[in-house]
Amino acid sequence: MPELPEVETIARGLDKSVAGDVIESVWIGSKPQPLKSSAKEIARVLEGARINRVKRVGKHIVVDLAPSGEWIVHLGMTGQMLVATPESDLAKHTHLVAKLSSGRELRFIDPRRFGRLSVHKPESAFAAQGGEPLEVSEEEFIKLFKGRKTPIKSALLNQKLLSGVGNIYADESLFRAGVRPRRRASTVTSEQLRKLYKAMRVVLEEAIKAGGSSVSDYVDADGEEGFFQLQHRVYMRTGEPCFTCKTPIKRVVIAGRSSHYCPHCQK
DNA sequence: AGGTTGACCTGGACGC
DNA sequence: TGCGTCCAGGTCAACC
Repeated sequence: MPELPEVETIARGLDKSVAGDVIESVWIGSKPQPLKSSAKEIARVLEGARINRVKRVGKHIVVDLAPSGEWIVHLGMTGQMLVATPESDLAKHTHLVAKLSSGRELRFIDPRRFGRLSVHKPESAFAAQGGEPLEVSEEEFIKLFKGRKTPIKSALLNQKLLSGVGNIYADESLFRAGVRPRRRASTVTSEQLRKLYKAMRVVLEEAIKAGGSSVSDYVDADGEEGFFQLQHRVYMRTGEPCFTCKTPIKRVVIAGRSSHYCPHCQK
């Protein structure tokens, strides 16, 4: 599922291949749409616009348009943004196709329809979002969890605190920091939080290097899979031996999300 | 007000 | 084979 490293990989790929291109026309599917803005509004903003740049904010892909405007894509769980040739088959669950002046197409595909598309004025979209996990300082990071009764895992997933960490990278960061996911955030010592801060940065950076984790439907803008799933130490390894101590990995549900941890290595 | 839960979705895995 | 059931999880509304 697309979290920060996957979205970063896709945004970089899109920026490389479509920056400078112009959207000539837009087709939007007729089924109940994963849209936040109306189809009309999206088409109005996209058609005729030049793509300045594609970047990532939290788990969102932001397409900077000229003369003005932003097209924001959230991939949900199963969303894909693909650059394709017009003759390649249209995948089932394709919700939007943008024809580019270079002759290629930018396609948004999302089987589960948890994704969301919207258009905004420049720089207006992300007021309520938390900080970027790879940009906040250690002090800011530690402050986020002060006095919170919620499990540390839930706090990591809260996009208003930090935007970009999802279920995979929360579990992997907590394992590397040696902290159990159910620990209340306020009871995690500052020493452990410092460890968690470093672990989160290492995990996210390694995952970006590996092109993300391909579980479920994730592929990058060119349709290529990532490799970080091969480096997961706890995520989806329920019952398998911990790589460090051989204790079977446990799965528990926290805030409705499955959470994986080693009962021996994580306290 | 902060924390928690369920609904939204489809496809794939599994049991009988 | 086919049917039913469960599970995956990001986000948001509704609830406590």
